[in-house]
Order: sequence, then structure tokens, then C-alpha cells
Amino acid sequence: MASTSTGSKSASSSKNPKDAPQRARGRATRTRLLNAGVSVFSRRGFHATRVDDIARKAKTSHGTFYLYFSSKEQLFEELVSEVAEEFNSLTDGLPVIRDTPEGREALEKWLDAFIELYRGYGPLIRSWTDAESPEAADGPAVPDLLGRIARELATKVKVRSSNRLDPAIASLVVVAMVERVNYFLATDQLRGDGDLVGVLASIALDAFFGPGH
Amino acid sequence: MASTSTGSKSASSSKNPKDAPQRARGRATRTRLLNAGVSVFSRRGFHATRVDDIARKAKTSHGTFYLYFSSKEQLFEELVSEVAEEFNSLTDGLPVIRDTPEGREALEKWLDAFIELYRGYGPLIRSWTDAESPEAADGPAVPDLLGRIARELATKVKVRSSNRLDPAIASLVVVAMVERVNYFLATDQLRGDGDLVGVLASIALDAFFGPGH
Amino acid sequence: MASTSTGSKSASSSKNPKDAPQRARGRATRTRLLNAGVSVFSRRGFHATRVDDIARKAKTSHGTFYLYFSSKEQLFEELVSEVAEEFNSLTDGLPVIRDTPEGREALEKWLDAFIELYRGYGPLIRSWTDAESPEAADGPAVPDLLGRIARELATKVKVRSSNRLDPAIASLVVVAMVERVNYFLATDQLRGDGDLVGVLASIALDAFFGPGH
Amino acid sequence: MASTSTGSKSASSSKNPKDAPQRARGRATRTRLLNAGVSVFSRRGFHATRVDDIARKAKTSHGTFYLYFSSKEQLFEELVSEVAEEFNSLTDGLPVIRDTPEGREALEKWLDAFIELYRGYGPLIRSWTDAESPEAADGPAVPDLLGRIARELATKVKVRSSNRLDPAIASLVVVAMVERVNYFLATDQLRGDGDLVGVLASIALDAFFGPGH
DNA sequence: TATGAATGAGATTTCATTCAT
DNA sequence: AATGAATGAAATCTCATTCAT
Repeated sequence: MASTSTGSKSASSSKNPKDAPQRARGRATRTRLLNAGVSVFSRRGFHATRVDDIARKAKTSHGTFYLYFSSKEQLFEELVSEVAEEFNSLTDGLPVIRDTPEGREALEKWLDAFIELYRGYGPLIRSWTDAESPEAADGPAVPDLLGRIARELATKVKVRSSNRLDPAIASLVVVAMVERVNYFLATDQLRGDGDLVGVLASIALDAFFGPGH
Repeated sequence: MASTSTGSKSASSSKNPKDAPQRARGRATRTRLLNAGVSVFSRRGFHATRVDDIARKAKTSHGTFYLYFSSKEQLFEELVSEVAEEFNSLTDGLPVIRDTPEGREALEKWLDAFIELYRGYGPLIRSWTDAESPEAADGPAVPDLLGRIARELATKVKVRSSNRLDPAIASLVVVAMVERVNYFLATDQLRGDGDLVGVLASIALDAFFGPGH
Repeated sequence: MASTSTGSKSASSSKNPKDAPQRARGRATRTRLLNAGVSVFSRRGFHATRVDDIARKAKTSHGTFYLYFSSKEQLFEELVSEVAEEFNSLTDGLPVIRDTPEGREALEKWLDAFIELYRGYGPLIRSWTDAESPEAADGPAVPDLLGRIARELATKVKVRSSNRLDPAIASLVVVAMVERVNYFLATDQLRGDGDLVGVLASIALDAFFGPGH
Repeated sequence: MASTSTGSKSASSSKNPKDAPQRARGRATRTRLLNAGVSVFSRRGFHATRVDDIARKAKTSHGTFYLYFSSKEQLFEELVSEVAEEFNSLTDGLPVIRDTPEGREALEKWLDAFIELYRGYGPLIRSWTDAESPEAADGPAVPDLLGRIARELATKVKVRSSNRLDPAIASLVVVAMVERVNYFLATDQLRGDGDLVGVLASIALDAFFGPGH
């Protein structure tokens, strides 16, 4: 684990945001555009999405799009930071987790909420991968959401003595697991029934606290 | 887990491949283009990569590219199936894995090789995400590499009784783990030192065979 | 010298003017827009100026602009004819100029006033150049201000015998001189100190009446 | 006179130039585009000119335009510096001018050549005015051609003692005169017959060396 | 076999103008 | 009278693909 900063690319967004709309109608339109963005980016990925797609989905014109966002990038970044906010607040609320029944319960609860949240935003988050091409200076700036969560999780887990493996690694592993499993769920390669959360929690606890939790 | 087929999209490739070059010079050029493709796709992602980038990297010209490939998609698909081939042959060679010292050793060996292979091709594989936009009929057809591997892995692991969790799920989890950990390695969020393979193997064994391996 | 008409393009204005505002508030807004127009057109030129710039500068809104002017062109034309009016009335007041001390004095006075007037409106007048693209049927109709002035000046200057050069040519030359010198003043390529007016008058008199005035 | 630099805006062009074409066909196309540029910019002005106009005039496609120029600005700047080059070399070749028959002759020759050159490029140069809007950071960088020429001219003219007016001012005046007279010629407000050059030279000599040359 | 040149469909973005409140 | 919102025509520019030598 190296960097501590939240985003993989620094702050400065490629385009400045526009003034917020002043009337209710404008605010509604802006919101429609944001929702359309979630839907279209999720379905087609960042690059394949055209401004026109978003505008059409929001039942407005592309001219209007530019009234509220200065570019596709800017809308995307706004979505991204909104989503990141939700995830971060979820994880920030996590209590300290110890190798106890309460710890197990807290972790399960968190996993449950995390999976649920991820179920909604997964496709959008996957489109980040598409958006971030390290070498293109123009693409939107996307934070490394999962890395951030893993690091936060690691601070919350209290391993007893020099018990098992580094919580930082274990956290990454757990987060990776959850993310992928969700992807497999989303692509119907995995059925969501059974006590999936329980299973994941069990593996996670094993990872954190060793076999036999 | 649903489909058993290898690719997430069916057969029909967007463009037909060209005839193989007749002379040595042609074959060399074609190879240079493939290598350039790996390098550029890995760095910039599928969409952000221009045919021109590949041609330039291969120290040849724009027009020459189309002498050997009928489209950007076609070259990409060729790379993809090459890589998939390597991964598949790795996993196909895996013996049956039981909860024994030999099983553990075999799994560790496989993990080791898998991680090594993934280290080289990870960025290219990540660019698949970018390439596959479910709704765009045009993008290249990319197989679900990890799903395929997980399914193969699941057939090889023999859980004793109704001991622990579904090997299918456990396999997915293990594969997810490895993939993400590699990404974190590639982005310097995780240091590759220590007995990382051992740690992963330990978690994997726990997942397959329960605590206390 | 050819045409005697005032404008280089004929009458038909691209858009009809709007009715004059009824109330004081409306008149004030209209004036603010006109003043804003001078300022912005001067600074950015006709084409680079957006209706929005003018509206913002006038501390009013986009829509309000169209309450008072039917187009960017119309406001511009109104400014143009206002300025032309001022210049014309200046020159129309010029008495007959002969090769006498009174003539010299009258010419100097006129030059003085002309330069002063030009100093204020120079940038706006320069933006006419930008506005008139001979082939674009849409641009605003701008009169040939300097040609008009030169022709007027020529009628006022009475050369004794077939003394020197055609007053029409000399007038053009004098007007050209003043215009450019003002531009150089505005762009700080020339310092306005010293008896600049005297110098110009001297050259002008030489041009009109020959060496030795 | 203030600045000594050649251009009114500093060096850095908005877009980088493209590589020169390598084959004869490419060079021919590039030249056709440049010529088309002169023609269209002259006729319509910088802002009113569309890339498509230039491409069409050059009997090629706008795609090809971007093969040789990265923007309208870049082509314009290339034209501008070409023209500036021609003017500068004309003026740089001017010998020292004294109040002698030889001086008069040299000045007349220069005026003659200057007028001739200006006759061809006048409309293009006038479109510079259009191009340069001081506040728009994007427009092309255009050098202050006339100011440069005036300054060069001033260095060549040797006024005897503290004879008459500052050669710097006189030069500006002379250059202004020539430029405007040419404009009037171009717009048919002035007929080019008669000894126009002689007249201008006479005025110029008066301006430099006083009445009675 | 190689490659520079040419093309045009398509995407982004601006901005004058109209609309609705 | 004022103004925020909406619109779409038009311009710029990119890039996959074809052509000609």
C-alpha cells in the first residue's frame, strides 16, 4: 500500500463546472441529465457514450446539456464523486472490528450494505475503468474508489497480536472479492441466493483473524 | 453461475481476418503490429487507442496496418484470444486438488503461475472492460476470461463431504482476489514483497476447505 | 474616388428595429445595452462578441437584449450610425479652408476635434472592418466613415490655382494619416506628447497647399 | 514609439504545426490550401471564413485540411508570417535615405514596390484586423506589420540636423498614408491613375525633410 | 509489400434566438 | 419589463478506413 490520497489523479478537473440552475425547472432538468448519465454510462461505458445519448435519455436537447455541464467529462466526474461520497460515508461509519461475535456482526452488516450499494452502482463504477486511461490527459479524473475503501477498512480491523496477515493486504483481498462477486452477480454468472453474504463474511473473517475466526 | 460457453458474445467476429502473410518480412511486420497492440491497448485502453498509435509504435505506416488486419477490432480480438489461450492452457493443466499437502502445493504452484501470467497481461485484460460495452453491437467480442478460469478451477477442486461452501463460489472468489491484487500491485497500492503467494494460497485453501485447511 | 453614397452597403438592414421602450426603466436598460455594446465590440471585435457578453456587461439578461434589439447586427448598426452622425456633424461644420492663417487655424481646430473624437471611438470603428465581410450577406451594414469624411473635407478645401495635388487625394491622405496615427497611439506605438496635432496639421497643409504652405 | 518586438502577440502559437508532406502530391495539396486561404480570408475575413470554405476552394476535403494544418488559426498564421516576411525583406533592403535626388529616387522606388506588394496582400492584411481581438486568447497571433515597417523605415531616413519632425512619427504617418490609400484604391474610392506614387513620395519627402524637400 | 494521401461520417461544442413564466 | 430555460443550426475537429503509387 503506497499512496494515501483519495484520487488516483489530482483535483483539477478538465472543465469548470457551470453555475447551478436557479429555477425549479432548471434543477429538474439538471437532475434528469444526471440520472440519464448513470443509466447510459452504465450501459455503454464512458467512451461509447455520446452527449447526445444522455440528452436524449433525459428528454432534452444537447444544447441544454451544455447549459448545465461543460462536457461529458464534467458530468461524469460529478456522478463519480457523488457515488464515491456514498461509499465513503458507508465505510467511514464502520466501527472497529475485532475477532468477536460483535465484530463478525458489524462486518456482515457492512458487507451487506456494501453489496447492496455496489449492486446499484456497479456498472457505473465499472465504466470508470473505461474512463481512466492513464496516458490520456483529457479523460475525466476518477478516484480509486476500491483502494480508498480497502485502506479505510484496514484501519478499522484490529487484529489481535501478530496474529495473521497484514490487515492492509487482507482488506484489499476482501474488497476485491466483493467487487468481483458483484460483477459476477450482475452478469448472471453467479446466483445471488443462499447465504452469500454469510459466505463472504466468513471468508473475510478468516482472512482477517485466521482460520477458526 | 449460468452460461457455460467461453465467450460472453457469440461467434460472429465484426471483421474477417486477412490471409496470413506469405513472406518472412510480412510475418515480421504483422508480429510487430501485434506487439505494438499489446503495448498501446494496455496503456490507453481500447477506445482511446487509435490505429495510428499502433502503427507508429510498430514503426510502420497507417496503410500497412490494414494490410494485416481488417480493423482495430480484429487485431484486438486476435490478441485477446491469444491471451485467453495462454490462460486456458495454464488452468487446463491443473490436476485435481484435494485437501492434502499435495493439493496445497499444486494450488500454490498454479497461483504462482497465474499471478505471473496476470502480471504481464493484466493491463491488457483490464482494457477488455473498456472494449465490451454491452449495448454497442460494434465493439470487439471479448471472452469472459476470469469466469472461464473460475469455472475450470471449480471442476478441479474436490471438496470432501458437504464440507464448506460451493466450490463454484469459492473459485470465483479466489480468481477475483488474484485479479484485484494484481491490479493493486500494478498501481503500486500494494507491495509485492513478502510471501504474497503464500498468503493468497492460504486464503484460497481456507475458502475451499474451511478453516484449518 | 467613385461612389458618393454614404454607406458601402445599401439600405436594407438585416433586422427591423424594435419599438422604442415606453417607460423610463426600459429606456435606461436600452441605453445600458448600447453602452455595453460600445465597450465589448471595441474590445473583442464584432464577430468575437457574443450577445451574452453585451447583456452581462449591461447587467441584464440574455432575454432582455432581444426585448430591445432584434439581433446583434441591429444593435451594432445603431451604434455605427450614432457614431457616424457625430463624425459627420463635426465635418459638416467645417468652414471653407484656404491657404491663409485662418484656414490653417480652422484646419488645426478640426484636426484637434477629429483626433479627440477618434480617440474615443477608434476601437469601435476598427471593429467595423471586422464586421464587414464583403461576401457575407448577413453581416451588419457599415458605412464607409473615413471615405465620407475625406470627401466632405475635399469639398471644403479650396486650392488656389492648379497649384498642387488633387484635394480629393490629399484629403484621403490626411484622413488616413489621422486614423492610423490614432491607432498607433492606442496601441502605444506612438507617444501622444509633443505638438502632435501641430505636426499633422503641418503635413496636411503641405499636402493641400504645397511646400511653404 | 514603444515596443521593439516584431509581433504584437508573443511567439507561442495556439496549435503546433504538422509535419511537412513528404510526397509531391501532398506538397501540391498543401500549397493549394494556402492559396485558397489567401483567397477566402481576403474575401470574407478571418472569422467569417470556415475551414470548409478553404477546403472546398482548394478542391479537397476538410479532412485533408487537418492533415496539413491543425486549425484555421495555424494556416492563417502561416500565411501571415509569409506575407510579413515579404514585406520585411522589402523594407530591410532599403538604403539610407537623405535629402538628395538619390534619396528621393530610392524612396520612390520603395514606395512603388511597397504599393505593388500591398495591392496584392492588402485584403489579407486587412483581415488581420479582424483576426486580432486583443481579448480573445485563442485567435491567431498576428504581428504588427505596419508598425514594424514604420520603425524600419525610420532607421533608414537620415534627417540633417534637428531639421523637422521626428522621423519615427513621420514614418508612421507615411506608412499609414500608403496603407489607407491602398485601401481606397482597392475599394474604388480612388483611381490609381496619374502619378500617384509621385504624389505620395512628394508628401513623404515633405514630411521627412520639410517643405521644399 | 509498403506507405503517404485522401476521405467523410460522426462527435463535440458554441451561440444566436425563441419560449415560458 | 425581465429573465432563466430551451433549442438546434452550424462550425470545428478526429479518426477509422480506402485509395493510389
